[in-house]
Amino acid sequence: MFRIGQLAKQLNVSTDTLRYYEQQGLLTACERSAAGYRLYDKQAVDRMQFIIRAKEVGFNLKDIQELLSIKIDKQLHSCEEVKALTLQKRDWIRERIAQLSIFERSLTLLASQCCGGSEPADTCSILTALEDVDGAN
Amino acid sequence: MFRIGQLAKQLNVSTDTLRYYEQQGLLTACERSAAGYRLYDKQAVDRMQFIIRAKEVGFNLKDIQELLSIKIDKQLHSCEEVKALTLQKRDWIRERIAQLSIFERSLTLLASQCCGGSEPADTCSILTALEDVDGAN
DNA sequence: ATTGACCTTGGAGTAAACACCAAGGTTTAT
DNA sequence: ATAAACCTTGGTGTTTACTCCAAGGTCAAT
Repeated sequence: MFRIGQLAKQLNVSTDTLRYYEQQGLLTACERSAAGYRLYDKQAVDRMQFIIRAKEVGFNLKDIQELLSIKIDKQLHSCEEVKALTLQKRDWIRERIAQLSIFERSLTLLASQCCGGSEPADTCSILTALEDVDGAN
Repeated sequence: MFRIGQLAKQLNVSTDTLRYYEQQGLLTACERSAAGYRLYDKQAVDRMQFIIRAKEVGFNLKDIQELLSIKIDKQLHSCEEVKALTLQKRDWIRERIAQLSIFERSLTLLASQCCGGSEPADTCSILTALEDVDGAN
């Protein structure tokens, strides 16, 4: 069991962030000390790591809340619902990957055409091409 | 040449957004009418489409500003710099794709293990597995 | 027993990216 | 010529995800 400051340091987030997440229903301290201090266990670390990862790939807190709450409201959802939600999130991710891939290809193409030299970029092929990145995908 | 409202409708954004982007230096009307109305040309559409796409894949306005400004400040940058910036953005995108792929695989795996039936999700395999998505990647 | 590091709640402030007025000038259609 | 639809600037409000006080309680060490 550790206190909020220790958890924060371990996860490299602020204590304010942890309290904010509690307020948003994302991560509740499993216990309070006699003095009212929040006490966390190993599970909290896992959960926060999941939250941090989810955030990194573009989920917002509401999305994450939804993902996490699935396992709390078990009785309220059917397998069907849970599966649908999961697939929906997956499809959303796939779309984003597809869009990012387009950008990735465009940028790779641009970079490959550039000489990369130290001269002024007046006639840089990247800059020329950037004028219609839309056409380049 | 069209006015702000027409451009907005065409791009499915608000006129407020267009004025905001102008203020942020992302898209300036190429001309003003006698009455002071903003006038845009076809190039503005292209530029806005680029901005919208870039936003969709997760670039923020500052990123986009940077991408767009490259071609305006041509003299100030060397090909080297331009290429480095391009590659840096690309690598950032690649990282995001990699992270999203991990999530995509996790969710696909979860979905494939779920029966998808209409019964309460008490013992749903997704919910059980979600407890350590971290371990599942 | 008191200093310093830690914790509490509550509330205010911040940055991003707009959205939404208000008060007034402009165009277009009838 | 006058309503309806459009535009202008300037300003305030909103959401998200924190961040930063303030005022005070707690705990370990000296």
